Amino acid sequence: MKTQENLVIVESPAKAKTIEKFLGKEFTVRSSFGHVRDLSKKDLGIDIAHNFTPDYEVSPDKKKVVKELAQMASEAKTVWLASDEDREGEAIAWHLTQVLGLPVEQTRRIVFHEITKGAILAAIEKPRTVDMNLVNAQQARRVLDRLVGYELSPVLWKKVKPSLSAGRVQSVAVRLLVEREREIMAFQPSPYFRITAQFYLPEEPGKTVFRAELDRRFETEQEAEDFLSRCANARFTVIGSERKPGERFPAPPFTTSTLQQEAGRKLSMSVAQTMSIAQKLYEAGYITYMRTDSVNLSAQALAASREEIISLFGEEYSHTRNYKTKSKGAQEAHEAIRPSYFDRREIEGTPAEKRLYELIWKRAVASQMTEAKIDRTVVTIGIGGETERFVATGEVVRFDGFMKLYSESTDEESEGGQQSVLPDMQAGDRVEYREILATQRFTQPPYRYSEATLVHRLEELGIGRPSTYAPTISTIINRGYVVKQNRPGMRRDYLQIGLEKGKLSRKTLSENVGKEKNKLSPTDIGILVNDYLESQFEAILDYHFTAKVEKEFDEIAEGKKEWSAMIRDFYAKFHPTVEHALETQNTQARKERVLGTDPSTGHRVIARIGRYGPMVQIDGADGEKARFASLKKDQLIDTITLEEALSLFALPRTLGTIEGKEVVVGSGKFGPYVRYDGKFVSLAKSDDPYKITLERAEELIRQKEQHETASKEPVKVFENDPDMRILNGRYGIYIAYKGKNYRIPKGKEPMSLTLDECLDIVAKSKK
DNA sequence: CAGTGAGCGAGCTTCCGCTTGACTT
Repeated sequence: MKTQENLVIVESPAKAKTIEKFLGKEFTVRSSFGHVRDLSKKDLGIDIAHNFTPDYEVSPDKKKVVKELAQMASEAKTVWLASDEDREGEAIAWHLTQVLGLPVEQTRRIVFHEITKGAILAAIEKPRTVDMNLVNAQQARRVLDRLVGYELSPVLWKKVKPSLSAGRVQSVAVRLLVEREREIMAFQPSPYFRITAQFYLPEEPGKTVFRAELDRRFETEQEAEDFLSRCANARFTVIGSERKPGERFPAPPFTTSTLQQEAGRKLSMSVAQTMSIAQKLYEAGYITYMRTDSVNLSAQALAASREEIISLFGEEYSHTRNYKTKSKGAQEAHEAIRPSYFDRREIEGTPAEKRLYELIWKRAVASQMTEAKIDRTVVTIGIGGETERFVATGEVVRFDGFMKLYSESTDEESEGGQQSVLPDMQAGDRVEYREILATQRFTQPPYRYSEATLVHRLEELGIGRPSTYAPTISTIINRGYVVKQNRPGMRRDYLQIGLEKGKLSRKTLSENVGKEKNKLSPTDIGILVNDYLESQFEAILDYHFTAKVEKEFDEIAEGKKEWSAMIRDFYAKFHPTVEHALETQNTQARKERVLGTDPSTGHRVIARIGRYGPMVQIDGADGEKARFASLKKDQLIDTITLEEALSLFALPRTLGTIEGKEVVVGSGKFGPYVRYDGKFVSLAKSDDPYKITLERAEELIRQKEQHETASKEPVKVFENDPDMRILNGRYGIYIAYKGKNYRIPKGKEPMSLTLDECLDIVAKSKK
């Protein structure tokens, strides 16, 4: 193969492919697949005694790439390092010079923020050298994170339990969830009465009914009722009618964080799902890079979107805008997430890919459209001699602008905020009510975070980066600090007092409250670890810790500070807190909550974390063993009641016997079950383990037995080797051989497999 | 992988940020 003159190295292979097309034949473009070196993994990887010298090694999964790049670099005349223009990208460039042994005179550092031909050709014209100040800022970031993570985690192994973890980002994420949960625990809903009315103008021919709300809420039922009584014969007059022209502006195009939020709200995708689908779209060339904190669009993109808008909606809908990034610590190495080609409204792909693409397309296009013009009318209505007023608001869209295409959704749906068109009214006009309602409402507890709202909050605090939002959520879930759960909610009664034709009436209605889907909440372990970390390492758990160190990283990047000096100062304060935590006796992080006494034995009932997780315990009499039961997954040590704890001991219970064998009902890891003859049968959703009868249990057992004999029947056996069987299981047809199961490779017809073929499959999968 | 909850000790766990596959019982 002929040696190329120029080797360009970028971070992403998809980017390499695109860029290669823009550059001439003299350029070969390859990718490093992100970072190629990292701190040694087996130990701390930092020589603290010698100025915190990092011990870097080529990451195991990058050995191959580095070897290939080294080969190509040695043959090239010039190597162009085109990693991203931010701290991490600069470090990647520097690590490449180190592992590839690139001399300065052979190396050019170039940067561009957008993947357009113009931007890349311009970058080639203006090469520079690697910026060591920026590299040093990255080294400081890397070393600090390693020191924090690798010193705090072992403290948890000793004080709480093995394999736990702590870090600058994940520990603060957990803290946010714990504090929110505490707010919810402490919240007491307080009732109030909201007054709404339906009015009409007796003089207006259509007698159009419109809604209005009183400018005051009442605390008690009595006050609300008294007010309605006074309304019965009151005279209602328009006091004022004001029309204000208003505007509504489109949202900026997506960043990683806003894409995750909108895909969560509009398409019910998890942040991990969103990212993996976006990755597919990126690799297919449909969208620009999906890990970005920038809302900026290239000049080329602005022009292309303008053209598309004009052709779809007309000139009056086009309004070119440039958005400014608000989020803290944004590095803006890429464009906002946008379609690569604005004239591609639809793509090929899975339904999820199509939907996500459509969302990205609409958001990006809408961001370049005219603002909507909306007239807002506010009418105030006076009530006889009362001081309170009714207020009616109406909205008329004079020009829809970007709303023709896209409107951003919100996390919390506002109550009763429905706006409508109001009839024409002048001050002095008399209005009459059709109905006035006093509805009991309750103040609402704070919302639990969803994955996406947690990401949003972290971004506000400048904690974490677009590439780590999704992994951070996986980590705190995998460590058992946090669970993602649905909650069914509860029925709650509320009162409604009505006034119609001068007559009062009242009724009790019922609503479902607190229903939640896929919301995050901390576990007992999460709460315990958080409280311990907060008590011992306040500085790291501080919400502003990241912002503070980021400021210092910036100073290093500007050459105003030496990176190892910054780390030395940090470590001088940090390390003693670790030593202190390890040395302090009796601070084994644990908590125990006394719930009360067991009425049948008079012994103490407590909730605590045991070897296998959260549990409740009824103490035994002298010399007797205590009894134990695990908490269910929606129960917390902090909130479980004595009654709930005692009911955990009601299971397992024996229902009776069938053919002399015991039938036991219990509640296990996978939900309620019946155990009979050494086998477990899951209960149906409609079965209550506390109330299930022996008859019903037997029915379930027989069903399972029948199903098993049916599916255990081998699909195929071989006379020459009885060990080899082809079976039909839960996941389809598979091969069973000497106690192990094997998948049948794609494209093979299971029924026509020969014994030799089966043995071959078994042998191949051994590797 | 549906029961467990005592204690000892060896060996292991862990961070954040940049990027894709390789895995799929």
